[in-house]
Amino acid sequence: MGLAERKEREKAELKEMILQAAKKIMLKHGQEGLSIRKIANDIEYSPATIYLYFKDKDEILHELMELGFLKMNKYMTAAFAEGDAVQRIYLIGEAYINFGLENKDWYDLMFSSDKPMKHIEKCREDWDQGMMMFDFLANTCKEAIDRLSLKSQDERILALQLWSCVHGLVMLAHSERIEIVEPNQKETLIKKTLDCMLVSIFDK
Amino acid sequence: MGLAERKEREKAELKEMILQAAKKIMLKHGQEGLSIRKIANDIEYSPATIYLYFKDKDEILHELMELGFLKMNKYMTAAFAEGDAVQRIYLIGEAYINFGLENKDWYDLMFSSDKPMKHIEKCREDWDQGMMMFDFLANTCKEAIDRLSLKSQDERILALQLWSCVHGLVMLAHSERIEIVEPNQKETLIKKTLDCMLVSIFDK
DNA sequence: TTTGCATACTAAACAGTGTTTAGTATATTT
DNA sequence: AAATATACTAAACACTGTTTAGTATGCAAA
Repeated sequence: MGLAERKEREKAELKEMILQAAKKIMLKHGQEGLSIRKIANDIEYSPATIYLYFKDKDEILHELMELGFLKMNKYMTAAFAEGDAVQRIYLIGEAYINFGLENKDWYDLMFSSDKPMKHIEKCREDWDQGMMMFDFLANTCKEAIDRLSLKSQDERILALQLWSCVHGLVMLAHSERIEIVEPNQKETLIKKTLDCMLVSIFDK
Repeated sequence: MGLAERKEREKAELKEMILQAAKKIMLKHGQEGLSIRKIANDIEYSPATIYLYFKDKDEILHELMELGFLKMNKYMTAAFAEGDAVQRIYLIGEAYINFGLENKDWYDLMFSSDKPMKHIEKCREDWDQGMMMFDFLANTCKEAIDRLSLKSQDERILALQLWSCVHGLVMLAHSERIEIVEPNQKETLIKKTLDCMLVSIFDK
């Protein structure tokens, strides 16, 4: 019965080819420049073939999004290993911002675009990996609240506060709005601002 | 010489018609659903005519963006009138978030989409109204820093910190990512988080 | 009044987009 | 060998922004 298995493997291989082509095109031409027809052209199949492997474009974007989380995890390794909760929050913040700044297209897919999320709606799946990330942050916040006996009781509110701060910073950087604060100082501004955020919460 | 004037007035009127149609369509079908052809259809002219009044679609989005700032100013009236700097920051924060939550499409145009900004690049204009808003916030921050003698010396960093916080919160709400913290609690979560943000900075 | 010209506008085309349908080869099973 | 299932695609549909070439209309000078 090796035949059915071979067929299945070949199906999986073409699916993977589509995904790899999509990734390549997105990294070269951005999320806006990614089209079904470009993918089809790249893998030398017709556009209609893509739809035998993916329901629609949103599903492709959703699978790319999941690859993005794998990439982000690599930025987080130092943070995951840190024992001290407060120090861990600092490391998470830095890693999050570094990832966001260095991987605009991945970041937008994971945290900004609503297209991969539309696929979730259609399929009633969850935003698994994002949820895991948030829970990890919230747990770290709980540790920090206990250790520093902070006024803030709710660790999920504190986690949302931290997330909003860094998300806002990354988004302003991406959309070039940060340039108006001080031109050509993006990197420095972001580092300073992140520091102020964390200090104002933990280092009073 | 009333003729030339009448002609000019008629040109301005059609330009305004285009803009009003664009606004109407954007509010009904969102920014994604706004197309040159829909505008043309609405005002009963051909799509090509639009290009006699606007360079491209980005210029239309840019002019809509400026209308958005007028709308936002209405939310800010109470904040503008407030005498106390710290209280003013609280009011600005609330107004900003209310505007953002109640006017997703306007907000995206003003603070997230890069399309109206592309027009700025092409024309070497500035992001005037956004800049004015930021300066107003920064000036208020300077007052607050002086009055509370806060550690934070740089009012523009503090302003960026505040802006990032509320911008991040609004963007997470728009992209439904906030749902994962606690489903169907969006409004409450945002209010609580905004409060924590401001308290952690000013009320230590 | 007639000619000439600028203005205002548009039909149609170009080059894209996501997606669907109907049909064709190829390979497997009966 | 015939029937069937699989894998794939050409072509179409309904859109998108934008450009080009051409057509009326109205005004001004001859």
